[in-house]
Amino acid sequence: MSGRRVTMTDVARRAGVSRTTASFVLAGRRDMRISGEAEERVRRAARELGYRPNLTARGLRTSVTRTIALVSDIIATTQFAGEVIHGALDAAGARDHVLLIAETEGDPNVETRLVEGMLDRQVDGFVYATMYSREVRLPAALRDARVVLLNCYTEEARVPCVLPDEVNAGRDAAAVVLAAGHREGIHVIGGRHMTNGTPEGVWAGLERMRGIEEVMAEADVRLDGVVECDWQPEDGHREVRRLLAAKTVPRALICLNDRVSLGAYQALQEEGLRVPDDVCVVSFDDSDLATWLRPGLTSVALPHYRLGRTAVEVLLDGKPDPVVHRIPMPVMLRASHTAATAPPDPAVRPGT
Amino acid sequence: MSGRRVTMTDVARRAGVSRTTASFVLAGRRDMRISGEAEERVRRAARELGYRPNLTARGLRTSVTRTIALVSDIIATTQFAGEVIHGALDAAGARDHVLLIAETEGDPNVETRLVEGMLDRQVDGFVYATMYSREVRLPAALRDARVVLLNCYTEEARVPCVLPDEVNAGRDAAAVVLAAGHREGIHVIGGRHMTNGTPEGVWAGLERMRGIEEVMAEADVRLDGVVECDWQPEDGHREVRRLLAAKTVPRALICLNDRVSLGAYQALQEEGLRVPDDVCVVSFDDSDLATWLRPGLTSVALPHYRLGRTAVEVLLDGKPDPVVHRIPMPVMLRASHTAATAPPDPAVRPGT
DNA sequence: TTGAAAGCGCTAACAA
DNA sequence: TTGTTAGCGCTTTCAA
Repeated sequence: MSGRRVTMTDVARRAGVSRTTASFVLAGRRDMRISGEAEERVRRAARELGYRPNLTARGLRTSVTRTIALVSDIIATTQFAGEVIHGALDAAGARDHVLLIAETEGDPNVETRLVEGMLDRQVDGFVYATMYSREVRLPAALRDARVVLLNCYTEEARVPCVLPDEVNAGRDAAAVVLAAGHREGIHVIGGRHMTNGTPEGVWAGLERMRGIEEVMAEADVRLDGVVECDWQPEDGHREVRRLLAAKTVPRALICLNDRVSLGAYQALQEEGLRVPDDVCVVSFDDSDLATWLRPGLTSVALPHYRLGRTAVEVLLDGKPDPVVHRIPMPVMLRASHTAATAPPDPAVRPGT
Repeated sequence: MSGRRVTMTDVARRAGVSRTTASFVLAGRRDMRISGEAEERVRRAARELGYRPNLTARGLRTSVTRTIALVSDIIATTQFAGEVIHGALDAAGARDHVLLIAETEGDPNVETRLVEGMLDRQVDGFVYATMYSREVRLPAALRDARVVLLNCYTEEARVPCVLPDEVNAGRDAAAVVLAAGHREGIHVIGGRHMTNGTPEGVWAGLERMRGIEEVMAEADVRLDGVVECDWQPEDGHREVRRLLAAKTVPRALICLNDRVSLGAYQALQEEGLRVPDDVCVVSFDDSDLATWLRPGLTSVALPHYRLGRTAVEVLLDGKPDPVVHRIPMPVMLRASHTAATAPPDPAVRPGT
């Protein structure tokens, strides 16, 4: 029906000029001087014909495809994915680029296969992302490619990376608890995630805890306990129950993510304890859960959207300036930390 | 460093044959008979040089790129995205294709721009997806393209679509309630989602309710009430509170999604009612929430992964047979519906 | 100011 | 059985 696409040759013919001339005006190059009249004819012809350049052909010629790849280990499960992709898409779209997605499932063979597939398609660059912040080894196939690391980092090479600012997130969470007036009975649930699977802890946990402990030390406040456990609802539930069973009634709980907080809510509720009147709860991630819980959960947000967007910006705008970009994690104040109207004491965190 | 990619010319030269011969053996074409010896030389050369075909060049020549596009209205927010993309990725990868993602945000202009961008890159086909099941108008730019609809449908053209089997989901949910022994005090929360924003209801609501009502009628059981409201936690909470305030203590709640169920749990808990002992709860979607709630929530799953995978399979394998593919929604039995061990009475739904 | 022509890496019709 | 050749649609050098 609509038949074959109109090519530049069609446009040139209709405008009565050579393909060269058409190419120059359509590319908007002003260096080779073309008569205003010819230019106008070409533009009109292109418009009338509905001409659109074939980017495959252009890519073959120039080896730029205006296509970038987002390869990540696991994309599914968590809501991480959605907003990261959203941010990446927005940044790519704003620069007239398009985004290829791939998921390696943590398998190096799959990874190699996928990366080579993208290379075969001449992508202009890669965002290499992980679901959970951690150190990575860059796959060999990516050695000579433009790459930005998202939510991970590497020591092997000087490749730019984009990470959430977890230390300050920890500082802010602690500051919220202090600003709510607590100086004792403060417990941390989740800790560094030092469990069987991750005996050294996970990066987010280590960083958040560092921030928390810094602020506590500065305020001369002692944590009453740090429970190391997995970060699922059942873990939060179990550990808080255990706390309560030991007659240790906490005044404030810093939970290392919203799922842990959910478990904590459940355990507190079972004992007839009320948030925030009896126990103050502060959390991390600011997932949907934080708004769904009753009362609303105060949580330091993982800035998924900005992470995705920034990674693509760094990739495409290519400012090599800072090698690691730390994206601030905004604290979302809701009702679970008591002093809902009081912002965290700015004096506690002078660094911002 | 590694310099330019090795091309087929390099391979041919090293194997001492023409580019044609190299092309034929590398493409695995056996119709033009090539000596086993030449073939072997070409293969060796390709292997030794680490040859990989440039898919951009091939695409220009053959106009097949082994690249498909997933364009959807909103990708972020819900966990829908993650699993759908995951399924699509798996199916595409298994067929050695790669996936381009785009998000229109419901804006037709954005949509046109994005679709044309993909067309300019010569994608082989489109999966056109929506976050919530509904009817759509296919954008004009997609008229001449290979398209599969995902989670939506259109009356205008005979384009294949992939949809969750919501009617049977409704049937199964109702069957679970009946199998748990309830014949009265059954309330539905959420209904057809007939609210200000969507006065006619939403597709999922209409279909689920049809299934529910069919089964109830067949069993000669009367629903005690259907509450029409939005499907957020606060709505479930408010409506169940209202129910309880009216001294209508329900025996069973069918909530139209897991978020509504969360709100219901909260309201029941506030009144000291226990799930499932006092009230049986059955839900839809089977999101993470369903596993996180205590007790675990019995929920009819939206088969996100299979939806995504099937859409790509239909697109790539191109069986035109059924125009609409209904993907079954498995019921995930947990603790909230009481008779945890009893599967829904198969006699109730003979159609499977 | 414009056009001819080469070539990006690949496929495929045709000739040898 | 293999090689020559002509493109796919575009950019860009060079000559006119």
